[in-house]
Amino acid sequence: MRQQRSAETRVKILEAALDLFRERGFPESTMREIAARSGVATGLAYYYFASKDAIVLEYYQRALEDLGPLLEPAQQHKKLEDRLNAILEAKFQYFEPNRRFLGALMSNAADPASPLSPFSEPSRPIREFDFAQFQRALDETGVSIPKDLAPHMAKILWMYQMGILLFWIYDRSEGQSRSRQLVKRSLGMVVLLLKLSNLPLLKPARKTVLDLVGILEG
Amino acid sequence: MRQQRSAETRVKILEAALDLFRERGFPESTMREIAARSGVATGLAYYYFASKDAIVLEYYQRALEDLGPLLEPAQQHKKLEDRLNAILEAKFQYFEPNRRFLGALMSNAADPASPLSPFSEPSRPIREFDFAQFQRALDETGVSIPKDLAPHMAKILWMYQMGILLFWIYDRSEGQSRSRQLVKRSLGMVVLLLKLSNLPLLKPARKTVLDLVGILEG
DNA sequence: TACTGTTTTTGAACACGTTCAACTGAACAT
DNA sequence: ATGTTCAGTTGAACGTGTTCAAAAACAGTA
Repeated sequence: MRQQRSAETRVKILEAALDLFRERGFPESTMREIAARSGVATGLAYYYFASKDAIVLEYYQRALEDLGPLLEPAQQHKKLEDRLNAILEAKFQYFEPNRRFLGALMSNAADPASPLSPFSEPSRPIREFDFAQFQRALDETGVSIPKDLAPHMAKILWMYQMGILLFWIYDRSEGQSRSRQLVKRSLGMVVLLLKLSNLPLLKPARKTVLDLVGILEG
Repeated sequence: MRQQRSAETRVKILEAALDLFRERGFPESTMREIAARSGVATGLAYYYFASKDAIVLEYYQRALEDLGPLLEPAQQHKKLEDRLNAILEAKFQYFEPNRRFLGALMSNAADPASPLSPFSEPSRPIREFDFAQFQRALDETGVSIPKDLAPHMAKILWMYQMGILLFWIYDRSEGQSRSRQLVKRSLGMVVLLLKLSNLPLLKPARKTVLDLVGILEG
């Protein structure tokens, strides 16, 4: 009974926060307002969430879980390009109502020491959950990938996705049409490169890319 | 005389700030401390600088100006690859003492609406000042660039540089050796691609890249 | 010198994210 | 029933970046 009530309070705060973020934007929403709208004291928000940022992080985590089933139709396409396109489109649509405040997740995106960064240790579970979608797309479409590249390919696609999402978040064009164009133009290239990478002639190039990935990961 | 004193106060505050940033780091330094160390009241720092961030931005601006002459030796190399390498190396060395707090400039790097972002309107002069170095390197090394690509090439190299600097800023390896490795491995590839781009066979690929650049710029 | 207008300087005040010592009350033990 | 415990909850307080009305210093003019 105790846990029940506690869990309810938690989501009450979470949802009040997300409502406010959607209405006013992330920086414009204060913790005091969030608490007030949830009918609790300011401090209680901090009992349930480590920080204001952590609320967004938790939203993002839950969102990815929700997204699992929603991506099922996307994962039915036979061609890798179509799958990736469908995955990206599904994410665009799912996140659209909250696009504005998702930028909060990118505030310190580049700093791997910041807990909010997609590359940080705390967000590892979320990240790996997301990897799995791309791994599955690669496995099930049966594209042939050189042995040396194979273990890193899902990660590379994930990075590509993060770049696209980053652009999408700050995309001011009507209906984020520019992001769609970006996907249209770049996705073909990514898949083409992946196919070309099988050519024996390109082994040295592959080696270079692998070295780069190695350095970037540390 | 009035202006003289005023200008002196300004640099007094700027230097006290930079000292503190170097000693304690950017987030750990408070505006009150900066003012105290400069021997002025808290509010005065805001008379001269719009915000705490703006102090870093001003430092970066002045730094790029200082850097002009320092890049002269780098701009003597005959081969493009050597020049770019020397330019990057010079920046590494120049910024090294302040590497830690330059991350403040990247806090909202991705958001073009944030004044601090390298892509923002307020930082346009700084950015274009920086472009010029790359344009010069391209011009003076006489690499042949396809007509359609030529107007964008300096910008593309600048973006490459920003990526490298971003990595360098957060590079925790001893003496930022990993950043050096990254340059070593990636620079050759960049220059190779630039040379390959002249092949008539690759005209469609070039078209795609140009489309991408167009979309990214808006 | 005294008056006027402008630039510089002050420090208190504001709103924010966050912390914390104290309080409440339901669950359980005696 | 009474006492004990502790997750849940409170709101004042802290330190921060930033703003602002007022004071002070200055330059020019009479």
